[in-house]
Amino acid sequence: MENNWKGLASKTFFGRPTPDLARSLLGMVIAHDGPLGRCAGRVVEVEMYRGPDDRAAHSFGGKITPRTRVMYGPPGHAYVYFVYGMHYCLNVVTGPPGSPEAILIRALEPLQGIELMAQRRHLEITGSVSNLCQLTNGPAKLAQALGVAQQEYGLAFFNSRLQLYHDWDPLASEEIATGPRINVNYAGEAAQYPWRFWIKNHLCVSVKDRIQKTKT
DNA sequence: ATAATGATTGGC
DNA sequence: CCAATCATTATT
Repeated sequence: MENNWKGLASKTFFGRPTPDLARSLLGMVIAHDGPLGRCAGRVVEVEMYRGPDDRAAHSFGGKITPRTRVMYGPPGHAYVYFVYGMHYCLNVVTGPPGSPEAILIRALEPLQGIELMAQRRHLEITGSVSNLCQLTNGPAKLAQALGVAQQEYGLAFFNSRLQLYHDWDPLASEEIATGPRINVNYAGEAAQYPWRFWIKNHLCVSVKDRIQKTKT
């Protein structure tokens, strides 16, 4: 399989604290070698979910269930879950074993396997930037585009058909925006935590930064 | 065994 | 705005 990017992330890369890792993931590339070919995209938006104390996290309260089990294992593995009866979402497990934390990948910039992604998403390619972003500008959209589902549960990003690559140098903090997580309003106080991170002004972010309207 | 609910999306 | 659609989870 070809490798256009700077380097595969190492197992030890995933050992850093979750807030650091969440920011580090921005600008990196996720690739998946599925039966129909290879697809890849640049990470432009993530959210972190932090173990037993985070009301918004599936691991809140320290519950270990078949679904959340992988979050209690070592970092760098894929936590894939099914929601709303029809969608899959992809997370990177973080934190040491016993610390159930994860980072939800919320948006990618499509880079490789565009035709295959469009096929899986049932979209036409028109060539416009906004059309391209529609392939992967949402957590369930990117899972569908990459061909990631329950089969990918538990795969290691450093050692499997699902991979995370370094590409850009780490982003400067001025290039990263933060804000509250999306759709966690049931989580009380935790709903306010600024645990969503995205690349400022990037067109593929799922929920746009508020642009100040200039009056004419 | 049964019921509630959701880390979403797309269509009206 | 709201329906689609079902695995997971908690509860009986």
